[in-house]
Amino acid sequence: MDKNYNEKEKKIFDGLIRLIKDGANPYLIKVQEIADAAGIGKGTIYDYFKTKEEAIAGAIVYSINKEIAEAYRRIKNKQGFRAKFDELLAVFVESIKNNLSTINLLLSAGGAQKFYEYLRGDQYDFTGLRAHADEIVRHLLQAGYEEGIIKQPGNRYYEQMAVHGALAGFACFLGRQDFHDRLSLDEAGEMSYTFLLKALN
Amino acid sequence: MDKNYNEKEKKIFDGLIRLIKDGANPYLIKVQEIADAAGIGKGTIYDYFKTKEEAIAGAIVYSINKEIAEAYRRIKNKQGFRAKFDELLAVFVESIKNNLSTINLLLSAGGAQKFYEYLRGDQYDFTGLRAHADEIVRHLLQAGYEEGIIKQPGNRYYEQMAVHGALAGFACFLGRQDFHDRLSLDEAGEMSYTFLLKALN
Amino acid sequence: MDKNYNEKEKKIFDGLIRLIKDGANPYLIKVQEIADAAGIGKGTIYDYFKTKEEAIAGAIVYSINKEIAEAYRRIKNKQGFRAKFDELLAVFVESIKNNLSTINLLLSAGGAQKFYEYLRGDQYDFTGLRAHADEIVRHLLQAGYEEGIIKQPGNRYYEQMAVHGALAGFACFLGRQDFHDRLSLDEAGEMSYTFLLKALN
Amino acid sequence: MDKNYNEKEKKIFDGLIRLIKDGANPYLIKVQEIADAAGIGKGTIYDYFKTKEEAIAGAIVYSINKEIAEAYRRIKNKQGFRAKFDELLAVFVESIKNNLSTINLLLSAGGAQKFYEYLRGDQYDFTGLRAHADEIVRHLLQAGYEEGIIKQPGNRYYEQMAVHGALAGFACFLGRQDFHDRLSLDEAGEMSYTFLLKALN
DNA sequence: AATGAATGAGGGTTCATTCAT
DNA sequence: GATGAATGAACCCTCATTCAT
Repeated sequence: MDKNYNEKEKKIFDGLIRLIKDGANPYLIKVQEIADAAGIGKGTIYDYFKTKEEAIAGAIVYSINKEIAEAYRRIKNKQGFRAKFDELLAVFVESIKNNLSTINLLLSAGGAQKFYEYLRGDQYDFTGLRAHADEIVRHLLQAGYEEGIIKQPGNRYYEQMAVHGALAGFACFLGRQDFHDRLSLDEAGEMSYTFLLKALN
Repeated sequence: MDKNYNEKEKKIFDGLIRLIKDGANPYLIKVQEIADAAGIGKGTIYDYFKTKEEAIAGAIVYSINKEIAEAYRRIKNKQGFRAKFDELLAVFVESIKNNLSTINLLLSAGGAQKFYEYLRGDQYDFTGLRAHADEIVRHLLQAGYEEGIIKQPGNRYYEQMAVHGALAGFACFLGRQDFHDRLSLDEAGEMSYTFLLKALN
Repeated sequence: MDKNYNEKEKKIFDGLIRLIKDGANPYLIKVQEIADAAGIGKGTIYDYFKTKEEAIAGAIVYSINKEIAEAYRRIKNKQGFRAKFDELLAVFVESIKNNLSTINLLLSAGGAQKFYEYLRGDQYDFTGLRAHADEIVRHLLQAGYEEGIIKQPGNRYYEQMAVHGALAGFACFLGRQDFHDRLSLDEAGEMSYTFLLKALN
Repeated sequence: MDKNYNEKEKKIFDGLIRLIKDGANPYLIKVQEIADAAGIGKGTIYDYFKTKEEAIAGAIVYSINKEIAEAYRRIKNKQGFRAKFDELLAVFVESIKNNLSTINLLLSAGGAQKFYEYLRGDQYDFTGLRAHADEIVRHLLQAGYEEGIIKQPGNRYYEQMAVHGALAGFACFLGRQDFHDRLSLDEAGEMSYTFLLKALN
């Protein structure tokens, strides 16, 4: 996956991702800023991408791919349903601090396109990406089945929605300063877990 | 609320909202397009707003206010917990087709700012707006209590998060074409409802 | 002379002259500023002048006319060559503080046009104005002849130039901050007078 | 001095000076005209100057520096007080045809700022320039002393003013069409010389 | 291959002028 | 007559893209 990208392209992507995670708006980024962030000349960008938009879109796809893979790796490394779910929440907490986050994708497939409309072009296919995100969810549920914590597989769509719902409830907490004053991160995570269990039993 | 805006400002707002709902990206809208959409001259915009960004930000706030109020009105008009929840889902379905949707706010308070970063300025206060959105949720839950469909009020934050989760699960369905092939809108709504009941009982 | 201008035109002129004397650059004055300074509506200006430039040019001519007349009056009121010359210097000192000054005209006929190029149009005739300025000079010289302070009339051009030269020398002093540190206003006036006498004897 | 300016800046300056000398009003010059006059692209100007005004102000300073230096060189090259003074008058005659002339500076230190108000900024220091202009005057007087044509150095300020006055008298002639009809250029120069000698003896 | 100087199309904003009231 | 809301032509400046080096 990474292998498709050469040295310079990665430099450009890494620079761009840093800019975006630091709060830069992809619609307002200048080519000069991309060049500076990548530590290369402005013209060089056009040796690897036809337009500025293509570079930005590429960087976003590259980043999401990396993040999804990393999230999957982290969750697989944890043992047990609860530990895996907690890790998923931890991924959330971390990525909410970045402006370019996997959450977009996990919550809704249209997230990335909403984030940067130039991703709507034909050259970008998110079905594979979405499949990976779904795989994480299934991996989590599988652990639940095996531990007998949740009921045997029923309606796949319902289960998918339940996980999304539990995560969204948690995300709602993260986004609201007024909730933080009354609720700790752990309490919010606990609620989210309760929520998921109830939904799946 | 509307009364704060005069004739021309409303023309500009209405034109802008139409543009955005038709798919225009707020970052890419041209002043000439705003003028054309409002049916006024380009210079007139600057008689009412200091910059293009201010006009766009104003239009978004104006629209969200209107939509929240309208959503509340619709839900209040329905009788019964289930009918009210179904109406909330209906609001979702309709607003997902627009690019400027109340969902942003209902799901996450930061939605509007994410949508258009110029809303981060000090002149924009979303706490009142968020309070309205919370009111809708509380109104819905109240109906549930009264009908005995859901347990007596427990943790307010948990309930809030549960409603968000149920809606997000439904939104997940709406955003995924592959789900549509296997699931009808009504089935997805049914799942979302099941989900909410389980979470609140 | 004043009689050619009606009530509103005078308001506009007076406002404009105030603006310019306060340091406004005639090329950068906005119509709105003219209207505000005159205490009238923006559109009203166009009932009396075809363009902004015409109003400004008119105001400058109006002002110079008034100033020349006033200068002449003041100098005539003084008795004796020296007193009249001192009064001329005093007019200078006062008008140097204004940005729209008779000096321009006294020193060089092209001064006004240099100051505001729109005065070059055919509708502006400065020969009458220049005649007035020349009259002041001749009035001054006449007093000198009568008092026997300067020689009987010789070459009219030479005398004219001599007065201009004496005034310019004084103006040079006024314009240089470094001279002010070493020379008082009275000393500079004295030099200018010495200069004139030598040139005319 | 010239060395501070690079290739492109000089192109821009030279184009601007040509425009102004051809009668263009610095307040009315368009960026496109500057670009065309310099034979470069419009955007290039902004690689070397932050604003249009900065470019114009820079060109004026650059030009005055060059003209003062050139005038000094010409006058030094002439031998004898009278020849030097005649050369100074010749410089005048030539520069009066240009709209951007050293006269402004020789006559009054505030000339340049009056000509273009953006020269009032802190980044422009005319004291050096004025010193150069003063040097020309002192060089001229020195020749007069040595030849015994004028008295030994007396009051420095008076002498300075006398030269300015003599030049101003001549300038008065140059600016008045009605004088030209009765007086030749040579006669006017002769008067100016007489004038200076009388003032300095 | 890499650069960054140069370009000019494009767009935000200003402001002189008009005209309905 | 007087106004000022409305207009859009005009213009400064930005910045994506090119291309000579």
